[in-house]
Amino acid sequence: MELEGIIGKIRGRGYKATPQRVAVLEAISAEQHQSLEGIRSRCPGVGMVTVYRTLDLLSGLGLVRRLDLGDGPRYELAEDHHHHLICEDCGSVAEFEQCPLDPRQLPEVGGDFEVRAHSLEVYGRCSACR
Amino acid sequence: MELEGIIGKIRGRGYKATPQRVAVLEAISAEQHQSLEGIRSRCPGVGMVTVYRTLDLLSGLGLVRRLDLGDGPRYELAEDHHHHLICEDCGSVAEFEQCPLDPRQLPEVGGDFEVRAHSLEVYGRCSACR
DNA sequence: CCGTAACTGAAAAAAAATTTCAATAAGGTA
DNA sequence: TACCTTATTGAAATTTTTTTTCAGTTACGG
Ligand SMILES: [Mn+2]
Ligand SMILES: [Mn+2]
Ligand SMILES: [Zn+2]
Ligand SMILES: [Zn+2]
Repeated sequence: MELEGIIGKIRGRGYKATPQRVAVLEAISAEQHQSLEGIRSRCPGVGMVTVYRTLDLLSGLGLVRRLDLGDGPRYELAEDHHHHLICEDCGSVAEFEQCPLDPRQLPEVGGDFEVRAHSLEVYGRCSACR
Repeated sequence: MELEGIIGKIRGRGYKATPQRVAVLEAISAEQHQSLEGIRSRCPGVGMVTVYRTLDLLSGLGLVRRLDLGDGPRYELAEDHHHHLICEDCGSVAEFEQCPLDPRQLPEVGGDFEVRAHSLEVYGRCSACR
């Protein structure tokens, strides 16, 4: 989704599309999986508190996803369902779309648990580090 | 693995099996997926710094695993490969052994990435919260 | 425009993690 | 067993990260 669409969703939910929020959104959309520091440095005019609050807001709206891959939180635009390849040597994060889960097994492992979502991270060494 | 085995591994790697380390280990083995606070309250005589350092040591040795499921780090004894069912309502964490990954697809999604491990978390609602 | 509720950000506070360093003690050696 | 060496501990200080407060500002519907 392009930025305009996301901004529309913010307004549609009754929140204001302030310049600070748009700036944070632009910072996030510049690169997936950024740390807070990375995002902050991309919108230097926005106060730290506002960055925190905007990340909370956008996460709550489901427009941004917070990732806990170790080494502190990272953020990404919540686009299509995908998973991550994480290099244990250099820390780089790559994405892949193909979901290697067997859809027949998922409800089965759940039992009486109602499955709503999942996240899968694959760890190893990237081609550059090999 | 029982505690004695783990303690043996600590010694085997050249580290001392101090009472503090054993106390932290006992605290962790009392319950999977505890927060730092939970672990600390189970070994009140051990200083905070030592708890942090012991968790680092045991994680580095692969005897304990740190989990980032949101809401701060949690720790578990690194037993057999398993995954987690996380209730979005009450926050409870359950385990399941059966790995629903299709083993044929995993190397494929990697491409020239060398896959070494993976982690899978399933989110939803537990039976109690339904 | 105007009014108002939502929003911002500086400052302070709280929470979480790390560093420092003098004192202690585990475990090997004789 | 007694001793020695080096790893380990923990109180205190420091740093880093996140949250709270609150007075001033602003987006935006009417
Ligand atoms: Mn991603
Ligand atoms: Mn577990
Ligand atoms: Zn790499
Ligand atoms: Zn539940």
